[in-house]
Amino acid sequence: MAAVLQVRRESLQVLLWQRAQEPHARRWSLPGGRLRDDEDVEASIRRQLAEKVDVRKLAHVEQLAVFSAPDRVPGGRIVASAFLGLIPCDVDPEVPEDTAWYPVDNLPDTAFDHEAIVRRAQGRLRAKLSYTNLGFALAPPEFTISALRGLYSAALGYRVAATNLQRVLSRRGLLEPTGHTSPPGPSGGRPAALFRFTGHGMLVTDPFAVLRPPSKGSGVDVR
Amino acid sequence: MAAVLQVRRESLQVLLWQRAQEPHARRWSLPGGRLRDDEDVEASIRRQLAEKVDVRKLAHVEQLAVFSAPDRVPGGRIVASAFLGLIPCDVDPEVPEDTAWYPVDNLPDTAFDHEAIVRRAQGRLRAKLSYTNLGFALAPPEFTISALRGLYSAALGYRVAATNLQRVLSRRGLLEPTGHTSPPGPSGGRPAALFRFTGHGMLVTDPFAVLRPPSKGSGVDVR
DNA sequence: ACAAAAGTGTTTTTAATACACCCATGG
DNA sequence: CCATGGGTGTATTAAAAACACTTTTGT
Repeated sequence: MAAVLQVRRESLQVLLWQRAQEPHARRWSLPGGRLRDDEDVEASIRRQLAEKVDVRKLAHVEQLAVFSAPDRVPGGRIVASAFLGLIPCDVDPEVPEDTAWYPVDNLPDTAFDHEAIVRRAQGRLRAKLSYTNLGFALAPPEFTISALRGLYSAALGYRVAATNLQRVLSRRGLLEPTGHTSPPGPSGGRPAALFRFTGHGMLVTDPFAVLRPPSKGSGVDVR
Repeated sequence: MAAVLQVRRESLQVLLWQRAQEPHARRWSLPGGRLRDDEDVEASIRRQLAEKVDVRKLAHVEQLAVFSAPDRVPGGRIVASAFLGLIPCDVDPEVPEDTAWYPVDNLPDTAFDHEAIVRRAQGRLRAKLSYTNLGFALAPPEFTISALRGLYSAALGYRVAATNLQRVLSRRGLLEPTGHTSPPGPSGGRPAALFRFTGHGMLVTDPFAVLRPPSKGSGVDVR
């Protein structure tokens, strides 16, 4: 079970497919499937997703939690390992007929406990945008600061100031200018500088919100 | 599979039991067992743990991650859902013969991938001590600030200043004085005031390390 | 009185948000 | 030349770390 998220048309959306069979026929569910004996859960979810989207487009995949209530699926208990997947906003992967993107804030009738899984994915993304470099997984290879602001705003659900976003990410060394610029729109304006993320692969940049270790002293000893 | 942690004698320790049978006989492993059809994974781990410790002593239990590498256990793949459990430092639960507490920084020869699970548990605890009220799960019902400092220091692995700890937790409304005091030790000193945590049950107190929503404006609208 | 531990008041540091203003381009 | 975004510089705010100093006890 994976909640694959992407910022599309200014809103955070999730990839759902419509069930054909009972139980919960015609309701929308997260892509997933059974685990094989020769793969771990992450390999499995990547294999399942390969049927829906080009998995090379997935910029980030991580575990969320196990959902295991005995009655979560009617007729025999199924344990689901839930994942979060992220796709950069510049790609529009081909998806099969029976799948569609839905805004996470306006979900259709969902199957089983899949709405809870989407909420979990959304919460995880929100949190990690604050203390990791996970923005790289939402953004295209090159972007303007205001485009990045749009991505963060959509994912976080509140307006982010472009100037502060740039400074926070720059201070952490996550952003670097490409040297290129983007031409202004039809109504004019100064051309925007293009940036890229300095690294791919998730990195925790702000591990201790508080109770940070003392700055003086070697820091190796305890107590 | 659960890493049950407790601060014992100034160090963060984990409860391990020594395997009698092959594979990995005589190596130390985390308590756990098979999931039944009528329970979810948390109910299951609590049932498994009941065989080792009085589960009423567990102040907090949470999921860590699924460990599912096909070869993690020799002879047939076993998927493990790993948990973190916390026991307040004032209780010394009875444990069976074949189990023992070990400092997480000085583990014995461990079975399977259990060392990785302990590392994960340690990391999770460290992180959550910073941005949640999880300290309540390590502390006794009443404690002095310096006792609490000892707990945080042991769990975090670096020295925490008592005065700053008190101020951080107080500002967040997590601490309240009980009105009682603790008598000083044999060498004298001012008697220490006793405190308690205001709430039990985990609470996130510092959700946005950075990129916090704008303080002005209602905060409900996007972009 | 003095040592020891607890607790308070104050300063310093850090890192974010807020805001005013300057810049570059298209019409 | 002015409207429209982009970008920079500076002030403000917030919260934690660091440290000096006072308080309360036992011996």
